[in-house]
Amino acid sequence: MGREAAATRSKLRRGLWSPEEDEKLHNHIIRYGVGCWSSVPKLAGLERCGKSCRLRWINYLRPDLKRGSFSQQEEDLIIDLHKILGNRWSQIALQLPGRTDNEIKNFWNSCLKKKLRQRGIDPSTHKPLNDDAEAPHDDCKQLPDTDDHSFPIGSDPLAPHSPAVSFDPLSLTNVPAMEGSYGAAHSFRSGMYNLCDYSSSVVDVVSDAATYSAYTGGGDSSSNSSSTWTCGNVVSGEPMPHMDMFGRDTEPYSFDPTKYPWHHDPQQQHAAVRIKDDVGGAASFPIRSMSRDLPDSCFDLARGALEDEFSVDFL
DNA sequence: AAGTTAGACAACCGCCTGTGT
DNA sequence: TACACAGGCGGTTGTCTAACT
Repeated sequence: MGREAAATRSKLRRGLWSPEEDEKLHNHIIRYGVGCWSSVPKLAGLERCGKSCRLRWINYLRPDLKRGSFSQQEEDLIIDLHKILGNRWSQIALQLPGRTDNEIKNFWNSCLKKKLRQRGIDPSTHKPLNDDAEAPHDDCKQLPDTDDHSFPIGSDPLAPHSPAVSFDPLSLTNVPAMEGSYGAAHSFRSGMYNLCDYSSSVVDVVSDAATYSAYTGGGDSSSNSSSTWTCGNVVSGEPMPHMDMFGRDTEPYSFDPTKYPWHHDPQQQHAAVRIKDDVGGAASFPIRSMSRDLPDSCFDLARGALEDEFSVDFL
């Protein structure tokens, strides 16, 4: 049994997160950044294990999350990437801005598998269903029969005008910086479309021995999840005074639930929030969680709040 | 209206790897 | 080298809702 698992057997809370817990975690990370996850629960005043906090941040609270339903482009890209990478969800997620590995994995298991079967394609092998003579059925853990696992980005249907450069999906450092059709200049990701940049060009953090350094980018396999962009003194527990997550001077950040529509009702479930739609109208949606029931436009609120807060343009 | 089922999503579990001592 | 620890990952389970009977 793992340590964290053992910990969860004790008094630590489990199950769904409450809005209050979200607020605590959110405020803590905005103030101090992500350092040592195992210390986050204590510092944030949460009765959760560090792993649980990490997952919650990665899959739910991160400001760069896209949420909403998958577009046709994203769907096609996932299928193409799965054909190449198999069930390497974290690698696949690197190529989809604002999407988490968990989200993609769930989408694949609940939806895309079925769609492929309906098209007569084996989701494990990406071959026709009746063409299974020699196909392994290890649910796509195999890689192409080649020594180098490269594929041309130029062949990517989502980057039709990109130069055909070689990209090694198994390498975390071979990351060509490109502005593909999926590019997002200020998106918080790194990957083959130059989607994330926590690097020094974005983060300007005071560096000293007791302060976590800025994320240097490039080599973190979890760059979509828990990159250590920080702006606080986690060791002492003191926030860097008047410094936001981008290292710029600002007033101390506080969690404002009104900027996060999924927090409008403390009961969270069965709540409804009135949101603007894409054409300036408004509609009410029941809220169960941030990701359920809400169209992309809903998340523009949170995103917009962050843009206001940090003067960053999300695309 | 109540019970059942299926789908979607959130969260947990256990294993693996990297790092520091 | 061995060990402990933290973090990452993929698989799996749990929970909730909507649709259906």
